[in-house]
Amino acid sequence: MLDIKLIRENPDFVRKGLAAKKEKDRIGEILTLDEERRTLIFAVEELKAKKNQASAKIPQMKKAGEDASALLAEMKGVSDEVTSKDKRVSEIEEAINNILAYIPNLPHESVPVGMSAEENVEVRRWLPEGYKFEPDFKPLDHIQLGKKLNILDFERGAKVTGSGFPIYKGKGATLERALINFFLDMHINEHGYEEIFPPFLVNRDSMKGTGQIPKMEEDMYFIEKDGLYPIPTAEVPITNIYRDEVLAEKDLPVKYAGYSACFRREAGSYGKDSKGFLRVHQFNKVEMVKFVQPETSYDELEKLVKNAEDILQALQVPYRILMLCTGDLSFSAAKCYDIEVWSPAEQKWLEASSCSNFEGFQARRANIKFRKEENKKLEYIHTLNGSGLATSRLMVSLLENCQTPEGTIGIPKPLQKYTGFSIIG
RNA sequence: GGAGAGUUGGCAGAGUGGUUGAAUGCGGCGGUCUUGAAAACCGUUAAGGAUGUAAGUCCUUCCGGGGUUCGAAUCCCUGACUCUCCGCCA
Repeated sequence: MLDIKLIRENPDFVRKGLAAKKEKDRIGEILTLDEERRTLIFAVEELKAKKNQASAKIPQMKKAGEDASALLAEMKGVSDEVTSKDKRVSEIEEAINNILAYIPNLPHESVPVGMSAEENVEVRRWLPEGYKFEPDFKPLDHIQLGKKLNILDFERGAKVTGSGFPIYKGKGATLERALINFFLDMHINEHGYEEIFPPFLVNRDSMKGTGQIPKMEEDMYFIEKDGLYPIPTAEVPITNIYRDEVLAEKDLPVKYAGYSACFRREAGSYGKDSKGFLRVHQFNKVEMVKFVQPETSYDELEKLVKNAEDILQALQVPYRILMLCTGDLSFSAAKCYDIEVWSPAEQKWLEASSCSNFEGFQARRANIKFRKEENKKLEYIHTLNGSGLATSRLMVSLLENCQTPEGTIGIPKPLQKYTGFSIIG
């Protein structure tokens, strides 16, 4: 949610930011409604003041034995007017909020302006020593490997549930579990995060708080009977931990890391990169979430990306970091880095992590504040989050990169104590 | 699933129709005292909104929504959540 005051006072600045995000301009509409709202509030508050004065006077008159019936009758009329004007005010406010709820965050000034993913900027890349993008032998892709080694079963997953619900089997299941534990241990023991195991279903307020709803509603699963949403990422429950709360500045930054299964309908994206793990409806992810002071949020974003990179380096997985351009930024993000891992079989980069600074956008939606030490005032907090990491696409890269010419998989050293084996096949 | 109790300020807790934004205690902040600290004492202590350069003035808010009334923390309806007992259950 953007700050209505910012829109009121700096409409052109807001327009410019939204245009860079390819957003249609509804600022004029908001300004008109906002003007109407304030006029109305001025009138209704005058009436309410009158009413309050009468409410104080009536018992006095009664005590003094005077006749208050004329005043009573007058107030009846005032009351009715207040009711109808109040109703109109809340209608206008609802209209404003309805528009505001669909308006995305403004991009940070450091974000390159661009129309689409084509214009994202590669910031850096990291490759294991002596890494070759084209291996000496013809690599099998992750689906072939999964089948050959009997560790992944996409077909039966589709039978049991539907397409995009993979089954991990035997050492594949163990590897998946090992990855999750490895990620969590690293964030907790080395990066200073506190572990959270969140609920996998959340209510509507939580989905609104982090910005998935209303705009991305179509991409969310929904359990109608209970009004609950299976989470698309642990970002939702973890960020909403502090919804409608005030944190103490001395406790910041608050850093949480948590595993969750993630559920996404991926509506409208059928047929696009949909084979195997490339696009699934359920996957596993460890998410890092931070609550920080506004002044520090961009430093914290850089650290967040490094925390994710540490994992890939430990696993010797080739990756690159992209700074998303304005046109590719997600709804709530002010700035975002994607981390993409290399798939030798696909011969392309696959998104495995997304690290974003939301500034106060989610905090305003979710009403998360902190109290400044300095002047004891309340201020909206800045929230950030990043995958560290999602296993599915990483699994593609990992299996393909760790395969031997014989078609077996060598488990990276740091993972072995989690898997209990060093080779699959 | 059945029956009952509850939800008030940072916390604890009073308050059942009339200047109650709300007693009291604790905590927080400022001060007096003290070499310093503690204790004691005094004062202070919400958020959001409208308006204004500002000081200020006004409005709203006692879990959410609706209603009764000139007037609601207080009465009625409804929803959410919490707790207790019973049933079921990994």
